[in-house]
Amino acid sequence: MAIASLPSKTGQIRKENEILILAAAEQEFADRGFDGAVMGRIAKRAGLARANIYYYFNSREQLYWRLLKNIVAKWNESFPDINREDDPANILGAYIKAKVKFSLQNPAASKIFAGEILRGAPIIGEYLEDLYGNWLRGRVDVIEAWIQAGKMDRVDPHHLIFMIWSTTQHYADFDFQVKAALGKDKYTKEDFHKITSTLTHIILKGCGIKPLEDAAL
Amino acid sequence: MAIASLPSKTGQIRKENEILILAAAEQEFADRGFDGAVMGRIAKRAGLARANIYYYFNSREQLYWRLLKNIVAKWNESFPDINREDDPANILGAYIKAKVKFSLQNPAASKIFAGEILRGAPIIGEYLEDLYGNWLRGRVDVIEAWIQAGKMDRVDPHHLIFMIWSTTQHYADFDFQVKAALGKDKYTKEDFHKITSTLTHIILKGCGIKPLEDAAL
DNA sequence: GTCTATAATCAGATAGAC
DNA sequence: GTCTATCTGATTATAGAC
Repeated sequence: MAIASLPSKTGQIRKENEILILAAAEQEFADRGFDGAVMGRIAKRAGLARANIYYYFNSREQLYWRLLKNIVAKWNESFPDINREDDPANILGAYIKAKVKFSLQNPAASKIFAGEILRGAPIIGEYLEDLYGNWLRGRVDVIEAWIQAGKMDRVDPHHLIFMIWSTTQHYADFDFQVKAALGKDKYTKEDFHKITSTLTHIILKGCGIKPLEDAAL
Repeated sequence: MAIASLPSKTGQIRKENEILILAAAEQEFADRGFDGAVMGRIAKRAGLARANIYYYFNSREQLYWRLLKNIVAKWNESFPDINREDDPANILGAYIKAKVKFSLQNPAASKIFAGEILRGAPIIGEYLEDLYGNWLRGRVDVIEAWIQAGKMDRVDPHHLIFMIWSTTQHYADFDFQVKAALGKDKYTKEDFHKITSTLTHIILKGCGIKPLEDAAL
């Protein structure tokens, strides 16, 4: 093998193997949950020896924790900030679309997060409360301002947000059930559009928000 | 101890202990998932010796399976049949209300089911496909008939049903997150009404269904 | 029906040679 | 950086006395 093809920078192997391991772990934790996931399968999926995983991560829990933080970070960067001058149809439509897209493109991430919350967030609990407290308060305030300004019906902002979360994440977390019901084994581009348009129609109209022209979608 | 106070009928002890064990197991499986649940804690919660659990159930998996079947049965009996002559507002409103009620009253059951689906339904898979196939087809047909009759907007029936499932079950499955966001440690009667009325408002209006008078709710 | 061993297995984590 | 061998602890399930 030519020297030129070898990783040249220090820590290159480390970086590459961490990525392999994280990808393998993401699948394993999504498929089995924290308690069902075993290091042996993670190693196998990553193509490394089991003991070697411990050269990169101190423990199974540390590996899980790293994944959870990555997921939350990825989530945050996917969903931009909003403010009260923005148009509700615009903002909520874009948010629904981004969430559906995230679910269909990152089902494993969504499942890991769902499993963690389902068990009462034993690992990520505090971290989340700090992080989401502000985020949520900001959005609730904007929605309340929209209501005050007569831009939409008087619906409880928290429950509206929960509705968007639950309906969009459902397509990742419960994809087994959804796919069984639809009689398909994976989502298509058409499914994405159908899901997005149905959710957007019902939620926006249900909140008394006038939709934008089709061009804006 | 007086003889009269002892269980008189054969199998009485068995019946009582099975109930104790199932209740304990329901909590344990809801809190920890199938892989995280351990027989030791189930026994402790039930107030029995660990080995004694095996006198009543052959294995952890059998116990889990019994619970899942109970949950599905309970679910079915909670939600009555519908047909195309019925009024959409009436039927969907009642269904949403019943689902929210079920979630708030039986969070453990909902969580066990959610955990099973999240993992790809490894245990209950086939059983479900048989059971839900017909159920779902029936509802989809009715909703399509309502659309044909001009009683509601042309929204995809499958996605409408998923929306009702996801939004209502969210309050059980992700109660940790919801309660943290709302700043409370349990749901009140007021929460129940707020949730039900918000979901009903958005979903019915979003589908272009005229609500009934308040008296009917 | 209950409960104290105990067998058998499995998986996390580490030691230490290469 | 990699990998074999090993230690340790936990847990399922059973045997068999009471």
